[in-house]
Amino acid sequence: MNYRAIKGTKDILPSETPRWQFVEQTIRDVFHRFNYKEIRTPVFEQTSLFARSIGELTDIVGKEMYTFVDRSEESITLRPEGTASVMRSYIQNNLGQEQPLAKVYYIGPMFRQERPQAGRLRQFHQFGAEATGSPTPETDVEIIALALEIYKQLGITNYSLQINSVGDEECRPKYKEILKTELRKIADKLSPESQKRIDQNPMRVLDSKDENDKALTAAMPLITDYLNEECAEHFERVKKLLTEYGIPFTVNGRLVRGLDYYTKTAFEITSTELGSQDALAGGGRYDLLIEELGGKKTPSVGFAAGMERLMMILEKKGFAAPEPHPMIFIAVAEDSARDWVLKKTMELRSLGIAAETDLLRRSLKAQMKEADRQGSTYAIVIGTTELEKGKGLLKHLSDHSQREVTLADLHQYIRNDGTNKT
RNA sequence: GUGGCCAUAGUUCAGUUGGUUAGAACGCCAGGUUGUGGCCCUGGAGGCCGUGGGUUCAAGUCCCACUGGUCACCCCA
Repeated sequence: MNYRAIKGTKDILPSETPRWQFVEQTIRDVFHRFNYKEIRTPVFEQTSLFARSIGELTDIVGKEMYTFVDRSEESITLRPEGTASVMRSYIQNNLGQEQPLAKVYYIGPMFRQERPQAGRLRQFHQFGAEATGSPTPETDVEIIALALEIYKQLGITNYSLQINSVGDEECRPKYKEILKTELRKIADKLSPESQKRIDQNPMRVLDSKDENDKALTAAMPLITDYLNEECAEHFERVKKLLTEYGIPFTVNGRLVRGLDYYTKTAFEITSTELGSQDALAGGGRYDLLIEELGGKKTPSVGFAAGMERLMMILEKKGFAAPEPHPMIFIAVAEDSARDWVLKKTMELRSLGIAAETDLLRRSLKAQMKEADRQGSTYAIVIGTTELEKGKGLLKHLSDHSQREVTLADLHQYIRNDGTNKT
């Protein structure tokens, strides 16, 4: 039996982890700058948490969740997204009681059983933020700016921002009825998928990629034309602030997110650098979700972004992350010096110096080659001569220079000299 | 769930109209006067040619199925 990683899952190998770590660190730095604090929730929850928040009729809940019954007969689901868990935690831990506005972020694996393809895995990673407790449009814009700042910090510029307002519990139902009426008139001409959605989720029909559907619905009324005063004002303010911040965007009145909980602002960041799965991030406001989950009605905004898609772009750009390297490689010239070298290596490591030595009992030549391959800054060869004299030649591998050093003080010669970066 | 493409060393790929012991490059290992890396030279290890059937005197090569990968639909991050 040759074991393989489960379909749609991937190992992130040692050659790739430096890039992941660098990107994760950049993401955290930006979140911290915006004063968002990390929250870590379990990767699985009661199935109904997701069903209720994301929506029973969505594809995610309907056909993509990893759901199983555990040994105590409880239905468990591996989280397909982050917001539901965070909101559950917000309610459970009364985070709203500690401060009026809770700003949190998360980063971690999510699970959806879809057919894998470029930019889509079954276990993938998302980072995201939620600002809970604020109804203001300035909070929406902070969330959008936050997401964009991360891409900016990573040197990603080739993206576009689309925004929409999907209305609230007052104006959206009214609009939906109007839209349904219009759609029914041409129902028989629409694609089968769209026909199904007319009653369940008519707004999704307008977001269909089917060219024929697009043409047929081109003149349909848009939600943005039916917003009530509050939603319209909110939307105007969001657009005004984005403009003032110098953030380019386009309004897409057909943008509907695949999760049911959004109200008012919805947005999506896409990139042409990606394959057909071109969404880098998406999010919006969800003022009704917390109440829906049994908490006190609390307005909230957030976004989620895909790590793998971000990594795809960086890889394409030839982005190189700094990799850790040994500071010094201590080579063993003769077996008689081996124990001293091993002990010295450990000693240097305790002093905070990245030190490496030979564990394979290889030839000196092979050890030097290894030191070079590891990108070690220094190398020193230790044999009986060196141990007798208490001195050795410390070699700088990139400029070939050597200097005689006292072995007892080895750490002092390398501590503040050179660098362990590439 | 549906469809297209692909499947040969660790990796990227060659393998002629089916025809002897399946190749290259890179990587890996070992040497190049016995204590010093990168470049160069020499040598070496490493493939039931994804699996199972079939056609044929003969299959890596042709046919079928399966498995896996990949891309797209769908959906989304």
